[in-house]
Amino acid sequence: MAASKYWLMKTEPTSYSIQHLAAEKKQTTHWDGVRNYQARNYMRDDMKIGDKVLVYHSNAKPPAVAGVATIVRESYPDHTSWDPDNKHYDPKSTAQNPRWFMVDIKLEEIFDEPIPLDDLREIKALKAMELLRKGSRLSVQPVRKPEFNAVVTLAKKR
DNA sequence: GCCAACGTTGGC
DNA sequence: GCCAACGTTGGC
Repeated sequence: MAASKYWLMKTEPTSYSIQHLAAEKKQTTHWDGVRNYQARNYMRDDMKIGDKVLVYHSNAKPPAVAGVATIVRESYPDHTSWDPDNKHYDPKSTAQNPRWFMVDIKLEEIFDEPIPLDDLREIKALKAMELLRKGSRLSVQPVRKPEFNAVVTLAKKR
């Protein structure tokens, strides 16, 4: 995948929402817990400081894009992966040989109203968006620039 | 709670 | 390397 400047990252708001991010010191957090190789590779290999991220609330009512964040630290090992007490513990990952990586993101804006998945489906410019593909489960995915712009524009209209 | 659509694991 | 069984994601 060529260098993308735009991404979408999913989170379940019951465990970590964009409001949690807003409440963080410096409105920054490390995006730990990703345990999918493709998603990891995007974070580890392609995310650069300054890239923009759509923050998506999955398993929400309704599922929706909640706002925008930006990458403030490029990939480094996800230390939760070698913590046996962590929910996302992976015995095959160690500090010496980490298998999972994460980035730091900083809140840029919370949309006045989240943009529901159903609304996104009606936008022509988003027809090919990964998020809208049937069976799409990837929790970290690249977004094309026109797609990113279409989502942000839609948020402004409300 | 259901279940389709994945991704991962492990026996062979 | 195949593929069945299992686990997970996430919309509905």
